[in-house]
Amino acid sequence: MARTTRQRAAVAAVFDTLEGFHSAQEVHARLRTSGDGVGLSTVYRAVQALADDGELDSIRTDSGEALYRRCSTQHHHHLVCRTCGRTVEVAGPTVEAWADRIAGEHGFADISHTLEIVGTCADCRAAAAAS
Amino acid sequence: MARTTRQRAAVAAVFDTLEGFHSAQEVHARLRTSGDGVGLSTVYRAVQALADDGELDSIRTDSGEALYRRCSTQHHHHLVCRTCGRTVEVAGPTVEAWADRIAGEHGFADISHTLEIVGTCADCRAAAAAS
DNA sequence: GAGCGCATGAGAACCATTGTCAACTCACCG
DNA sequence: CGGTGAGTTGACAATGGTTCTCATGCGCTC
Repeated sequence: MARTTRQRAAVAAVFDTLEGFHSAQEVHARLRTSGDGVGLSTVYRAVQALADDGELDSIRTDSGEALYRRCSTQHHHHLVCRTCGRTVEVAGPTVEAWADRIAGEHGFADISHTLEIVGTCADCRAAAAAS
Repeated sequence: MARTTRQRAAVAAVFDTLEGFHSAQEVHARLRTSGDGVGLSTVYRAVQALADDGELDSIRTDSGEALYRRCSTQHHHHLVCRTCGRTVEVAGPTVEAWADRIAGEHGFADISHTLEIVGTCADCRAAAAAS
């Protein structure tokens, strides 16, 4: 199993050249545009296979879309403004350590986690106050 | 806007009697069973309106389903086994404090956050090792 | 009580994702 | 190097949660 085919390599290559999170749909569109035709089903399968192998991390958007990113990129979390959508990336060594500890206490291993903080940024609070 | 109708009250009532996270579909089924017929569209609208008003928190399942819960219930996070799906609820005062601090540093207020820890539980590791 | 609008709900539309299945292709064997 | 078979592919259909549409209904205000 896990044969190395042109399509699978193409999908993996996309994540090598791209930073951050990307959807399966986006990968598919990107491959189509770049001339490497890869079927949509295949992109989904490849992406899931990569995620199973631990080469990709996955999260879900608020709209229910699945996003993937190369695992090795340094870990960070998102601080999102609920009004204007502005996003700040924050590192959280405290949280990493806490998650590992909690997971260990419950007998869990091979931990990964996702954390999103949602709030209202200073600008939007000012704008709201002015109205 | 935000009129007080029977349907909206019914949806809100469901979350008063239920602990934890529940999907819109589940709320709809529950209302249907209990005799209060409320349209699916209306459940979605009510749930979103409640979320907008800050009365409900929402997260997404791995399968893309949206889950909601009453905000006031004590805050906790989920530790999920990626193999068998077993879920442990964990409290995280450390994380709460950290999130508040980080958000404050970036000028964000009215913070809420979601945190999911995914790993492999002891049982599933043992099962995997046996195979 | 009358009238204005927002709210409702049945069904259709939407869209990301998953399933299907015949054709294909890679890896290995001889 | 050609054959062989099992894993892969991809066009298309199906699924399922969510959103949209629009005619009808009901809460509110006057």
